[in-house]
Amino acid sequence: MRKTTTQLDQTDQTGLNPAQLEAVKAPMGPVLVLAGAGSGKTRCLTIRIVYLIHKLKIRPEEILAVTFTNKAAGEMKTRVAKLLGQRSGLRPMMGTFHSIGVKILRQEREKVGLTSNFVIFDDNDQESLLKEILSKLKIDPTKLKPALFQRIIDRAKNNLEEPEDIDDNDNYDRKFKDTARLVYQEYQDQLLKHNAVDFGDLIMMPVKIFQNHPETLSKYQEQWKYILVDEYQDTNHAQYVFTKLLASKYKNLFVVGDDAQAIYGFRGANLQNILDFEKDYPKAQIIRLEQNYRSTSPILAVAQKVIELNPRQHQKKLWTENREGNIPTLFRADDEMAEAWFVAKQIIDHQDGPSNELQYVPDEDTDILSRIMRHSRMKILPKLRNRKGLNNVAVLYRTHAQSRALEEIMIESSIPYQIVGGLKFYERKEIKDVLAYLRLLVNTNDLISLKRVINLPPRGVGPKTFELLKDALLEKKEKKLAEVFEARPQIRSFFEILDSIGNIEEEATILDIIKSVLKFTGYESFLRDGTEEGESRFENIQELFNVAASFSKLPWKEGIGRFLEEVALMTNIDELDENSDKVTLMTLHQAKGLEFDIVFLVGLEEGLLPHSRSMIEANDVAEEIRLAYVGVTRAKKQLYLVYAMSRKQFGTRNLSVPSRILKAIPEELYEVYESEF
DNA sequence: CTTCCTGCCGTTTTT
DNA sequence: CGGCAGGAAG
Repeated sequence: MRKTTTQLDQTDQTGLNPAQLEAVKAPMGPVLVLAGAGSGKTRCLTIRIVYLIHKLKIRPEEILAVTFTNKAAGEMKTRVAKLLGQRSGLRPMMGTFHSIGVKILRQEREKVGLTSNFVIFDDNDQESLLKEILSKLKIDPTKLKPALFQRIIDRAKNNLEEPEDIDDNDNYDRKFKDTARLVYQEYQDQLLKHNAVDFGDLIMMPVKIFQNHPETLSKYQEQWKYILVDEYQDTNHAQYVFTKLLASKYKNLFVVGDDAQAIYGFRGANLQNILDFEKDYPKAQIIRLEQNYRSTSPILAVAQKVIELNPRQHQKKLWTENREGNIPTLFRADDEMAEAWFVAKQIIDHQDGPSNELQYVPDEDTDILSRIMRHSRMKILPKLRNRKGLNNVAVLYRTHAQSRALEEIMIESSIPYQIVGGLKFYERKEIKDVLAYLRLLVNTNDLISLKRVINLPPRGVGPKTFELLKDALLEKKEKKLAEVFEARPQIRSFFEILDSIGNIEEEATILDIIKSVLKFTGYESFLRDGTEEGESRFENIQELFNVAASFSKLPWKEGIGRFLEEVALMTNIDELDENSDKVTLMTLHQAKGLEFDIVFLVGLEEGLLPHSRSMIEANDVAEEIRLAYVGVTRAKKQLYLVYAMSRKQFGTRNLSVPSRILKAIPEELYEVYESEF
C-alpha cells in the first residue's frame, strides 16, 4: 500500500499545478474539464485513471476511457500501465467510440441480427453497395449521386434521426425525401444480408441495443461505472447519447475538452454537447485549465488573435510562464513551389546552419508572370546533412492536395519526411484485394468483396455473369448456382479453392492462410507480371504480413477477424511514427492533440483556409478559424506562417488573396521574412 | 470478356 | 494535372 501512495505522489509532483490536481482529484459525479490548448488535459485524464485505481481503490475493469484515435488510446494505455507499475490483472477499457462499439456489437450481435464474423464496411464498400442499390431502384446515379446518399446515411446515423432532412443540395425536392428513406432502408437491409456494418452503425447500433434492452444497458452500466471522455467537443449526437446512457446510472462521468478546438462539425460533431454539459448534469463540476505548458508567449499571442476572430464561446484566456521565445515568422511566397522551397530552406538552415549556397539571384524584371515562372530556377537546393531531430518539425496544411509540392521539394533537398494520410497504405489496390479475399474467407455473405476478387485474376466473370452468380447466391438456389458453374467452370474452382483454404486446420496461422490465398487463387502470379510495378505491389503485400504477424498467435479464423477489425478502424494518424527522424507533413485535422518544436502553417489564403467550401455558412467559417487556432497552438518554440500569391489547382494557376486569419494578426506579433526569391 | 483509350470531373476536413 | 468511369475494339 505504501508503495502505491508513493507512486501517486510522484505522479503529482511531475509538474501538476493546483488546477490540474483539482481536476485529477475531483469528487465523483459529473465533471467537465474545460481546458485550453497545451494545458495537459489528456495527461490529467490519464492520471485520473491512475488516481481512481490507486487512491480510490476502484477496480480497473470498471473504468472506460474514450479517446479520439486509437493512437491516443495506445499512448494512454502505455502511460497508465507505466504509472500502475507491475500490477498484474485487468486494465481499464480504453479506445475510441468506434472500437468500443465493435466490442459491444460482438457481444450483443444477435440483438441486431448479425452473426459472428460480421465485417466492417468502409466508405468504398459503402459506395459500391449504394451504387448497386441505386441501379436496382432505378435511380439515376448521375443526378442523385451515391456520395449524396452516403452523406444522408452518415448524418442520419450520427444524429440518430430518420434519413430525411438533408437540404444542402440543389437536387433537393419533395420526391427526394422519400427516395432518401427508401435508399436508406434498402441499404440497411443489404448490409444485414452481407453480415456487415458501417462506421455509423458501430455507434448507432449499441445505442439502439441500449434503448431497446434495458437489461443489457444495465449490464454495461454495471461493467463501466466510471467513464472518461477525451476531446468531448468533438462528440456527435450518437456518441453523446451513447455516453449519456452508460453514465446515467452512476453519473461518474469525467469529460475533457476545448470548445475552441472543435473542428469536426462536418462529421456531425455537436459543439452544443460541451456547451450544454452544465444543463445536462446540473450538479456538474466545471474546472478550467488555462495555463499553457506547450508554447512560448509570442506563439500564444498569435493564437489568441486568431481565436478572437470568432465570437466568444466559453470564456477562456490562455497564459504561459514561457515568456521567452522567438517571434513567429511570416513569409509571402510567389507560388506553392516557392512556399515549399521556403519550408525546406528553413529546415536546412535550422539543421545545418545558414548557407550561402542558397542565394537566389533575382531577375531585373518584376512583372508577376516572371515571378511566377521563377520556381523553375529555384531548384538549386543543397542536400540536408544533419538529419537528427527532424521529428520535431511539422508542416501543416488544410487539404491533402497541398502535400504534393512540399513532397517534391523535400525529395529534392534530401529531407526525410513522412506524409500522414492521403494515399493510405490500406487504400492501395493490391492491399484491398488481399483484404477482400480474407473478408470473403471469414464471411461468405460479403458479396462486395466477392465482386472485387472473383475476377482477380481474370476468370471470365464480367458484370453479367456476376449478376447471375449473385442472384443464385442470394436466393440460395442450388439449381441456379449449378447452372452458373456449368457455364463458368472457373467459378466452381474458385469456390473450391476458397473452401479448401477455409478447411485448413485451426492451428494454422493467419500468415499461412494469406500465403495460401496468394498462391492457390493465382493472385500472386497475376500480380507479379514481370513488370517493376507488379513487383513493387507485391512488396506492399509483404508489408501487410508484418501487420498480420501480430495476430499469428490466435487460431487463424479469429486472427483474421481481429486483423480485419484493426485494419478497418485504423486511421492515418495511427501510422504516424514519432520516433523516426522525419519531418511530418499532415492536414490540420490530423495534427490535433500533437505538438512539435517547429511548425509551418502553409497555404494561409482565402479559399484554402478558410476553405472556399466553408464560406457558404458563417458557422462553417468559425470552424476554419478554430482549425487555424489548432494549427498555431501545435508549435512549441517556432511558428512559421506562410502563404502563396498564386497557386496551381486543377492544372491552372490562380492568384490568391491572403487569409483573413493573417489580417487578424497585428503586424507587431510577427516578423516578415524578407528574401529575394 | 478484356484491354485500351478518351474525355470528363474534381479537392475540404475523417472515426 | 491526374484518376477513373464508360465506351469501342479485339
